[in-house]
Order: sequence, then structure tokens, then C-alpha cells
Amino acid sequence: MVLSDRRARILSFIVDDYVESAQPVGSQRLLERHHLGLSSATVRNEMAALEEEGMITHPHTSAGRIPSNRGYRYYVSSLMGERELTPTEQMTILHQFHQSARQLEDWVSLAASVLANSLHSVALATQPRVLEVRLKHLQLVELVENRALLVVVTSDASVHQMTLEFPVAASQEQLSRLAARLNADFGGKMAGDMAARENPEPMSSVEAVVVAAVAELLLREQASMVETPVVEGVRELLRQPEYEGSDRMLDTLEAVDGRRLRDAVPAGAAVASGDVAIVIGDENSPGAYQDMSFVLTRYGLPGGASGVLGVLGPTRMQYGDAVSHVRYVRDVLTELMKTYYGETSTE
Amino acid sequence: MVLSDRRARILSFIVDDYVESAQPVGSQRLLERHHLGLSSATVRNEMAALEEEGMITHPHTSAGRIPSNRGYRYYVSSLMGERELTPTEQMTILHQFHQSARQLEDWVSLAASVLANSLHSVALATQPRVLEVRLKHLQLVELVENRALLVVVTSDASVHQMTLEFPVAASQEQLSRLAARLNADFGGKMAGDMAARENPEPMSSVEAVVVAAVAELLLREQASMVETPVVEGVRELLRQPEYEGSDRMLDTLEAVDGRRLRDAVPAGAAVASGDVAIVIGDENSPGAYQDMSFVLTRYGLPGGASGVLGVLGPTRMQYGDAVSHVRYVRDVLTELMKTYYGETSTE
DNA sequence: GTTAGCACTCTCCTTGCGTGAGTGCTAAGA
DNA sequence: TCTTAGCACTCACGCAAGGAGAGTGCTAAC
Repeated sequence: MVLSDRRARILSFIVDDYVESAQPVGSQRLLERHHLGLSSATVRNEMAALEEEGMITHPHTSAGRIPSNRGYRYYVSSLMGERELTPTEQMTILHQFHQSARQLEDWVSLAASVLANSLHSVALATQPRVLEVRLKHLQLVELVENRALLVVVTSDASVHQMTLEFPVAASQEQLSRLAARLNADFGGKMAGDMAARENPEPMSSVEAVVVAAVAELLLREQASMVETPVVEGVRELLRQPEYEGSDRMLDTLEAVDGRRLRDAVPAGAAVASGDVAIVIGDENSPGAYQDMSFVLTRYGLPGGASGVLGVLGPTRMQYGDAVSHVRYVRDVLTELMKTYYGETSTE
Repeated sequence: MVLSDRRARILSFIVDDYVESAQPVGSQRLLERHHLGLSSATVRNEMAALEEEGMITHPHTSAGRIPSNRGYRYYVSSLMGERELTPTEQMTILHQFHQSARQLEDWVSLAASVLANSLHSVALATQPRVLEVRLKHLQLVELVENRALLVVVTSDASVHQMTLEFPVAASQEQLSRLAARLNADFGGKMAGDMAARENPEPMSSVEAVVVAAVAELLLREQASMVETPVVEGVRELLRQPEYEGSDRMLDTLEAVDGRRLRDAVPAGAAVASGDVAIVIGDENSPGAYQDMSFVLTRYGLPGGASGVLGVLGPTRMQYGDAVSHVRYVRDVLTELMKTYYGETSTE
């Protein structure tokens, strides 16, 4: 469907005004704010036509118009201007990254914070994951006599820990020797490879416990490809005028819970390609999020560790700004990962 | 101040009814629900007296009474019955612990979850910390040629990581040898001890970077004794009738943020002794939390690793239940820590 | 000291009405 | 044929008035 130039212009103004004011926009208001060379009656006629085409609706007879999901979709696809962030905005964001601690986990949640602050909406980010999780290094630390802490570093540079219980006591020295041997045997291996080892000599009971635990950790990491995302800025979102009544507030609070989002995001995480995906209102899978929109992208190393990053807001959202910000933060994050972990993901 | 038996009984009923219904309780209602052998007029007289003594107040002339902070305080100190959890309740809680993963971090946030669910209010818990943080083990994993991941296990059985950048390249083999040597030199040492080492031979540049980083991590851990608490059950809290207006909801959402709580909790963390502390309304330090109450306790090993665990709710709270639950969950958590980490905190 | 009775107060809910923003339609003008 | 002025109509919103209900405090009798 293609709209005439004039209609598109009017739709665009309606979206802009409504996004800004959260009030249905009438023909008069529209003329006051943008002088099209038209009378209000003509605008009304065009609005009626736009409504006919499903781009806008009425909350009730004597109210102004608001964009429908379809209207938003047309807007983001054909009308929306995308801008680059100003140097000042870029500096502000970069500054926050350079101030932060030098850990990947921190970067990811920082990216979410930055988005939430800049856009006044909820931002989410998953920790990066690679497709093949390999063992990079393991370490055993004695706790009490027959218990030890297992620390495992995986190929995606993330650290895992687990408490182990042995059938017999094991000293720190024994544990260190065992760890060294297992590192030599299993370094760079995946969970599957570990099980495949045909070992002529039987393992000690302690070794068996450790090997099983390492395999379990690798599998778990592999399985949790889509991790519960970090969520920031819930308060920013709830400050929006759509959430005045506490009923909707509670629902939204629920919807914004990381654990729920984990299941809802994949729809938009079909963002396999490099660009930013926008999912508007009822384009979301049925259930929750029918009146919210996602702006999502994938960050990370092509073919290597990657994760999802984006924004969740009411359908009445500044889509243009959201896209610019998400894109910029994604580039910053990807660049950081390249610098620090460039070779590790496929090693 | 001591109240006559009859007055105390009436106060107790007022608190019970108000906590349950969230409605100001009048003389009639009180008689309907608990048959004291009195007329409503007498009850009104007693209520007037209780108001005189500052135990209850009026929202407005023709409304029933609600307890004042002082009334709650009298109630929890002198009137409140404490009960043990029923075997069923205990089983439900234990079950959740035994199902969970075997990591200390998980236990602590699980404890908060359990409290939040059982009491329908916000629960908070800090990770356990010991007074003296010592190095238990360190590990170096190569990332790209001149960058490595430093993993440090401290005496409180928590794991830290940091990305290091060296002036020169270092292979995994070199790193492993260095790690082994540093473990031998510094195992069991505190940050202060490390600085004190008079080293005759100068350190290599790589070694210098690692030593500095380890010292920094130890210091940071030492400094963050009071960690940002885990917070669970915000939604449970916001479902309470006091948070109908969205204004208060947003404020509360803010108040319940972990970072704010970290600064507010210490007041109640004067719970050095083993029991449960209750801080009601304006007994909190001035600022936020004037209309909320904490029920807090300290869990963990006496003299060893310990943390704070508790509940935050509106002053209109089921104090008795809160105390029982907090106490029980504390005991479970402490017992778990004893079993798994018994000797490590002072080792 | 306790209680019945009564006048009084104040919130809350409902109802009714005026106001204003906005629409759709019709008929005249370009 | 498209645009515009004019007009009747609709509907949410805000405000005031009124009634119901719950509760209080006081007084006088038990």
C-alpha cells in the first residue's frame, strides 16, 4: 500500500505529534503546529481516508486520531527520518563505557543502562554467547575437606562456578594436580568431546565428579544460549503517561521481568542479519506485549559470541531515536568485544 | 508506658484488623468481629484514651482508627504472639532450597525469593561477607596475545574476574607458571600483606600487572562489605492496597531499588546480635522509608561470613508472620553455609 | 464504670449539567 | 473535481449537589 504524498505527510505529523504529546491529535491542533497550506476540513477528509486505510483510529467519536499499529508500521518503513547521533550524544555514551570496569558482563549491562537513560524506556541486553561452547580452563579450590569449588572458564570468556562434593577427602595439592591434568586433556574441548573420550585407565572417584561437573557446566552454558536478559530503566517506562492506572502498571511490571522477556524476545531475535529490527504491537507473538514495541539488534562478533540488545517501550515510541541509539550502542559494544576478545570465540 | 489489659486487647484487635483489611477500624466493626463483652460506646471511650496515649489515630473525624507507629511498636514489643512455622510451611521452604543449584549466590537470592513469596512483600538479602578478605587462589587465562583473564577466588568463596592488559605478549604456559608461583607466594594473604612483601628481585612487567590487579580486587571486595542487596518480590509489594495511586507506586519502586537499600539497611543491620530486628516507619533514618517497616536479621557463621536478610513492607505488615519466616529462613541459610563452607571463612 | 440514644461530621458514590474539542456532512466557491 | 466555510451533533471531562453510610463524641440514665 502506498499513500499519496499529502496523506503520508499528514500521517507522519499525526505520529510525531501523538508520540510527543500522548494525546489524540485533531485536525485543528495539527494545523496550528505544522502549517500545511490546507483547511481543517480538508485535513479531516484526509484523516477519514487514512482511517479507511487502517492507518489511524478513533478512541471515540469526538476525539482526535491516533496511529494504529499499521500506521506505525508504515511510518517506520517509509516515512521516518533516521539521524545519526550528534557528536555530543556520542561522546556522552562513549564516556560511560570508558569509565566502566573492564568486564564483559559490565559492558553488557552498561549498554542497557545507557539505552534506558538516553531513551527513557526499558532497555534489555543478553550476555553474549557463542554457538560452540568449549572448555578454556578449569580450577579447583578446596573448601572443606571433601568439598571444593570448581571454577570453569569457557570459550566465550565467561566464568562459572559450582560447589562439588567428593566421596573422599582431597587436598589442595591433589586438586591442583588433577586440574592441571584435566586442563591438558580437555582444554578446547566441547561437552560432546569429553564424553567421547575412551579412557583405558579408570578415573578416580574425585576425577569422575569433576569431569561430570565440567560437562554439565558446558552443557548448561550451551543450552542457555538465550540467557535471561539484563533489564534496565523500568522506572523510566512506567513514568510514561500510558501507565497512569495502576492496573496496567502492574501488568507492565510483570511483562518487563527478565524471565518473561527471555521467552518473548526470540521473535525479534530473528534479527540474524546485522540491522535493527522493529516489532510493533500486534506483530508480537500473541499474548503479552500486544501494546508494546521492540527495537532490537544483534551485537557481537560475526560468527562468534553475540547477544541481543534493544529497547522495549509503548507502541507510542520515538522509533527514529530508538533506532539511532540502539545502532550506535551496538557498534560501540561490538567494537569493544573485538578489541578485547577478538580471537577467543573461535579459538 | 504500660496499657491496661483491656486497652491492650483493643489495640491488639485494631492492629490485627487493620493489617488484614487495610481499612480504618471503627467501634462497631470491632465488636462484630471479636466479641469483647462490651458495648460500642465503651470501646469508643477506650479508643479515645488510646488516641490520647498516641497509639492510634484518625484519618478524619468520621472514620475509624488506625494504629500509629507508636501503636505498632507497642504491638510488636508487648502484644504480638510469635508462632513457629507449621511443618507444612517448613517443608515448603526446605523443598525450595533442596531443589536449587549448589552455589552460595543462588542460596542467598533464593532465600529472598522464598521470603517474598511467603510473605507477599519485598524481601532483601546481601551476599555474605567476611571481615578479612584473603586470597585463596588465582588463575590466568590467555585471551588475545597481550590480554588475559584474571580469575580470583577469595576466602569468602566468591569468584572475581578482571581483564588484564600486558605491555608484552604472554603465552598460556607462561601465565600458568606465573599463576602457580603467585599462588604459592600469596595464598592466604590479605591485600595489605601483599604490598608489604620486600621482593629482592624485581618483578617482570607481566607479574607487576597481575599483582596490582589482585591487590585491587582484594581491596575492592574488602571495601564492598555491604554489597547491594538482592531484592525480590517488588510486585508482591505493589499489589498491596496502599499503592493504588501511581505516584506512590513510582516512589516505592525507587525506594525498593537495591542501590538505595544498600545505604538504608545498615540502620537495621545494627542487628549485630542473633535476633530479628524490627524497624517501624519513622524509626527509620530520616528520608525515605518513613512509611515502611523493615524486619531484618543477620545470617551466616558467627565470626565468619555473614550477611543481612529480611523483609521490607508497608508499616501495615503482618509482623508476627514476618518474624517467624525471617527467622526460619535465616536458620536454614546459616545451616547450609555451615555445611558447605564451614571452615573456609577463617582459614 | 457502662451503656443507650442522638446529633453531627465527613467520605464516597451517583447524578446531572455545562463546556469544549472534535467530527461528519452539506452546500457553496475555485 | 477538489477545497473550504458553516453547522449540527457527539462524547469525554470537570464540577457541583445530594443522598447514603459509617463513625464519632457527648449526654443522661442505669
